[in-house]
Amino acid sequence: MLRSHTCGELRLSHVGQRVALCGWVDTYRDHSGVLFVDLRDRYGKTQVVFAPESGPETLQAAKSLRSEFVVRVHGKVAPRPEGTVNAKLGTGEIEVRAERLEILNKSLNPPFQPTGKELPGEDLRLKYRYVDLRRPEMQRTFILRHRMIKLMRDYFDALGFLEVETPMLGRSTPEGARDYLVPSRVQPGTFYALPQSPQLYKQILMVAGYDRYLQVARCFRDEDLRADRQPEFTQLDLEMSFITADDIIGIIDGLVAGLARQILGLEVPVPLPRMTYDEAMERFGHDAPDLRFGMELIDVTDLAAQAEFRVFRGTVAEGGRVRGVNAKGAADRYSRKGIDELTQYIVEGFGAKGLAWFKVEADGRLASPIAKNFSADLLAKIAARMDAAPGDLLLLVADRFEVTCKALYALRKRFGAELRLYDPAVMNFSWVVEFPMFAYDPDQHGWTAMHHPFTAPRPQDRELLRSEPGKCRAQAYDLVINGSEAGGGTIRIHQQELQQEVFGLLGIDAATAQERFGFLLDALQYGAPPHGGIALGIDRMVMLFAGLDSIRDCIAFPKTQRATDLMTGAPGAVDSKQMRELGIICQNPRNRP
RNA sequence: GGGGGCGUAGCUCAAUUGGUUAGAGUACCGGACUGUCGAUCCGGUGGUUGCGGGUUCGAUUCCCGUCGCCCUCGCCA
Repeated sequence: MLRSHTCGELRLSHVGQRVALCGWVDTYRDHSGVLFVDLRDRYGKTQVVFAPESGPETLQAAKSLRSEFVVRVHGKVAPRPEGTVNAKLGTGEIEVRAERLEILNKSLNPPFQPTGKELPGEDLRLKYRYVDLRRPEMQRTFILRHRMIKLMRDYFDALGFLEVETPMLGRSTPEGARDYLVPSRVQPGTFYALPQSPQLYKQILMVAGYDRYLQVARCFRDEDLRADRQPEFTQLDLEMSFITADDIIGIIDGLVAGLARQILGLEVPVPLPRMTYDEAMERFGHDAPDLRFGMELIDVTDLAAQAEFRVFRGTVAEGGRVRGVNAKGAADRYSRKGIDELTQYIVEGFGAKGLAWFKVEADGRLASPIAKNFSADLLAKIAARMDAAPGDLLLLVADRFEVTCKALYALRKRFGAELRLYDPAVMNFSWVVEFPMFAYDPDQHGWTAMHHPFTAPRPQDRELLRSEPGKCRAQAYDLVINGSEAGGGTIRIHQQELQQEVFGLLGIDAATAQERFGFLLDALQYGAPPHGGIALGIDRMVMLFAGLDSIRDCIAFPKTQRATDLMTGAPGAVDSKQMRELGIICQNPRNRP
């Protein structure tokens, strides 16, 4: 070892010891006769003093030090002189009097200071990721990430789970997200696909009798990126046999409570609250509601039907809904122009036809350009239904149910942030359960799986599969943290006949099913136990637990929104030789042989 | 694929209605300084205003195109 201690370790109790420290030059303060260097590693900072007693050679060498040089210092731990203690540093009561200095490596002047007060643009941070990752905030995040994953592994290990690795090179299944493809050299013209999740493998492991499976699994989906979405991400993937949905939920409750206690010091009461999908859509307009604040959606369809207002009546007559939110005390926060902006936001972003609004005046009456279309009695009823108080801003959307959900969910989310309706330090955990089995796809005139095609319906909904698939509910459950989907799982179909039936509903004929999922259908006929599981998005959970706004800040080497790596330049062109070996001809001129 | 924001010194930003030599802080370089810790003081280097085109007597500013980064809709079984 080149060092005897780390830069965050030394205390008054070490005074008098000869030590060797290694680290990066954080800052240096040259007073000509005496020179201070703050030496940094991921454990902390220690002040090293170069003085005449260090010897002329060492002092001279110290003057050549610059930002981010990597050095090794031998010296003696000394208490700091009175009045020079630095309370901001863990090591602030001592300093190391340098006796020898070795420059292990020089550094170019870094493009930005890892401990500077100004955070540079994200593209620069990504290009020089090794400098960015030196920042204490980043190091704290990755220590947190490590601890969370360790706690997860320990928790499931104690419950008897086995960690089993599944292949990265699998076969493409056109359902779901777009696959990342890997050409096969040995089988020219064929492709592997990187896993979107280990879904089928873990079900096979259940058939194989590994009744408690776990994996920290890398997953790949070739879809557009977002602040909380990366093309490759990590799931805590697990599966169990001989269990019910309640068992899975209960085990994850225990995990979440443990993480909250040990990572955040929060006591989270379990069982976590559960809400059905239908309730979530009614009350919040979304299947991952943010329960850190109220402002629930309020239905006024019955009242709207009585108004003279043609937009409302027409919508109701066509089977639509009129719903809204009450932005408490926000009447003054949003001018006419501000409301126009909100209107544009939901019209252009979510296909709403418009936004009706009322400001609640001091006498409790509703003021609005459209108020003349409502009787006083009706306005009073709307005010009462929406719990209106002077100074409130009532916003209403009249449209198809789905559109009111999207638009009002977006408005509620905006108000939550803009009006600071929640404490950023608060963490809220809940479950959304009983998702529909299927969603209707008007483009393809057929049903698509809401979760995935291996999801089991609720036993009591078995008959609905034939009669009314749209009303059939799944044994599915999503973990929601602060309005973010943190994970989801289902009880799987373990009987071949039922699986065939569901494939049939999804428009996957027997031959196609056999071609793509034959191995699973086969396996289901060789003693498949009842089973189910869940996958938690580790990156997202770390992001939420660390209070970060971007998933990129908790992934060591993330991709940009255009799915490139600014440090390595990936993806890049390849040799024509490589292409020939793979039997691939590229249409893009960047890669013509 | 659509909508929006941003792009000026190594970095973070400013620059009046389109008008003089594009500024500041910081970093960097040189000098001074024996107790600093975001050291201080003095001096200095540093610019294809992302790129290309257009309008104009004159463009960082206006217009068009393009590239990059970010947010978002679609997409994400």
